[in-house]
Amino acid sequence: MTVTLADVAARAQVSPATVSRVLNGNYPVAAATRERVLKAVDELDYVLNGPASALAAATSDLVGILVNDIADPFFGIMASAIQSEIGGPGGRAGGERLAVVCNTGGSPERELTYLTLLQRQRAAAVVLTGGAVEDAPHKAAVAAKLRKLEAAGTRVVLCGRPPAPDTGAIALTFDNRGGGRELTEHLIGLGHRRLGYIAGPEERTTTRHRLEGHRAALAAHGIEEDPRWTVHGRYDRRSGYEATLELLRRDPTLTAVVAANDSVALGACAALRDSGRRIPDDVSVAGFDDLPFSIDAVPALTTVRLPLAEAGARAGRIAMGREEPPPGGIATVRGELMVRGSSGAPRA
Amino acid sequence: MTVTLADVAARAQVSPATVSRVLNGNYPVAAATRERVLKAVDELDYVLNGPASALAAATSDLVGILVNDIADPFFGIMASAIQSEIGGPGGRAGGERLAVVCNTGGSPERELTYLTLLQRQRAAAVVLTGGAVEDAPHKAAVAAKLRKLEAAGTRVVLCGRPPAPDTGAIALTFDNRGGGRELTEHLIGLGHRRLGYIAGPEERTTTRHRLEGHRAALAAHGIEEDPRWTVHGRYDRRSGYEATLELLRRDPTLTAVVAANDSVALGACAALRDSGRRIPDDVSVAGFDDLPFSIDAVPALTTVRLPLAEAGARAGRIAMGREEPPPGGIATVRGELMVRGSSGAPRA
DNA sequence: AGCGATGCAGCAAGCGCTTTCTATCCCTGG
DNA sequence: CCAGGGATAGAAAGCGCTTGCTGCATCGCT
Repeated sequence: MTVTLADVAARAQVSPATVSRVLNGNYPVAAATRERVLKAVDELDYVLNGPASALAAATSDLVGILVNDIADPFFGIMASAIQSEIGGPGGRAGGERLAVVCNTGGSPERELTYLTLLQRQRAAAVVLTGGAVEDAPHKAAVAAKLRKLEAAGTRVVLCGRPPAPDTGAIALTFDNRGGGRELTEHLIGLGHRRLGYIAGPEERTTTRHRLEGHRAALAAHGIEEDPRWTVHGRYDRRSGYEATLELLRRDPTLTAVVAANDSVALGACAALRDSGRRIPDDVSVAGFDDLPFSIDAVPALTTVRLPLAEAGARAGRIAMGREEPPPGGIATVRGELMVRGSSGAPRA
Repeated sequence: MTVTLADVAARAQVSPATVSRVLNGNYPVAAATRERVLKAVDELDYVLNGPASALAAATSDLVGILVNDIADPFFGIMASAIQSEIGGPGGRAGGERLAVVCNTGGSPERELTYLTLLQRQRAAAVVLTGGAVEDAPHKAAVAAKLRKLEAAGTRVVLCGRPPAPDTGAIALTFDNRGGGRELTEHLIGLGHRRLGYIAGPEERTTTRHRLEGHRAALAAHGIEEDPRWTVHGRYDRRSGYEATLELLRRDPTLTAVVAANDSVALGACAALRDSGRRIPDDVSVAGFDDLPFSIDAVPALTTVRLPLAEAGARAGRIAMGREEPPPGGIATVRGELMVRGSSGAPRA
């Protein structure tokens, strides 16, 4: 029914071995023979059986990319960049690899299950993006899984994720702490003294690091933080809207709101507008990530640009072994403060 | 080195066949035996070899999702919904399937190559999202590929994509024409007579259908379209910005700009603002899709809401055989006009 | 008590490919 | 003119799993 290697071999009047070699191109085959084989492949419309080939060769051409939320451009941009380097069809790379992105939805269990699924497929490489969950058992489980993947020859790269100690995983980490600090220092520099902070989910490393940066800035400038000024939420717009309302309720005199990311910041802007406040005249707003839409907010969002595409591309190249991993297997990727219209001096 | 089924069998003191059956759970195995096997699996930390299993069973648990641009929330939202229904870990479905999204970048070749890759992996199902390219040879090539996939037992579903004649592919098509028409009629109803249109890439079905709807509305109201009023571009913000400037240059008296999608509309808004025009006082703007950020534009974007998540979920269920395909294999999904602040009556 | 059902486990034959090892063939140099 | 050697092609042994079929108890029934 389906065409097999043997069929091609028969038609080309060669042995299956020869066909395999032509297809894999890693063994000398006479030009004439190759031609004949290729012709047969074409005529029969032969498609290699991936599983069979993976089984026999003990390797597959699958590369997994794990993301927390595929509907979020933050991950979409990274995934896209990674994928373009992985090869996939039309990519820069030579061999045709199937770069697949897996959506964990931020759930630790799904993350683990996907890792197992990838392990099961004997993936050639795996790239994990985004912050990790700070749950000790889960962290250990992931680390164990990563070690197993590596043992099986799968290359593991973390992109925008803290290093995983005791594993050979290469880590490209975002400097969330530094970015958060710089951002808040910018606001303090403008004269703000009462700053609300809308943090992400408590258990995520990204959340913690950004918040730490924020607090470091406050501390460095002798501003004592009021516990009411911090609210935790999710990394989405809705959450930003609600959190801002809550913040305003707790302390209506805030002059700035720092958000966990740009989506949250947009929600914050909406909430501020809806409550009759002007940005930045009454309240300044700042985001994080600098996603494409941030510049379209009115006023445009002050934020920290993360080189998502660059980092993703680099992670992809490392995963493919086309770029040297950074010394020590860890590199920190810094963000860049983008000062735009949403931040200004507080009213005198 | 790696643990195999046989190792597990040995440890559990049963035959490999029994282990396989326990793992697949489709054959009666005594409870005690099953326990023993499961225990061995656990102790040895056994992970099934996907390729081997796929080879032997002649099916795999891979499901492919093709998207044009993974960094675009339009696709991200659909992919996310599809994936949640496909199962994947934690999904609604029972069996654990590896739902993978492949980024074609809008390139016909990559689309074809991914399809081949998926065929090579003997994917269980494939979902193609987004508009198709209107190139006859390519269309034929895709159709042929789809037929082959189907012949190999892969279920094929199109989501937000026109039907593929002569294939058994189930199609969930967006009513782009109807939505476009409704949108423009809304603007005409407000009193607009000179409307610019920023279309997407010329070769895409989505582009054509939306534009046709727009023109149908104009025609229905006896408005003769000026060729200068239509500009083609890409489906991104940048393109919207540039196209708007071009439109304004060609005819500074336009009172409304209809964009191919929301991102383009955002770019249009920016261009209008930068050229000193107010929205909607001087010029009304409308988008398409109603992506999450549209409501955050200032003023909020008038647009056509496409039920991306619902359609994706349905496509996913159909792909998994958990929902009856629509009669005739084709269903049209309608959009809903969302009138918001970016559209208003033109100045008298 | 005897016999067909029934339930559960094992045997063994592949699934389609890769790859090592071996067999040719033809060319070159002595 | 023949041995040696490089260049190709083929034979065959798996890779790790699934599954149809067989085997053998045990069970219920007459």
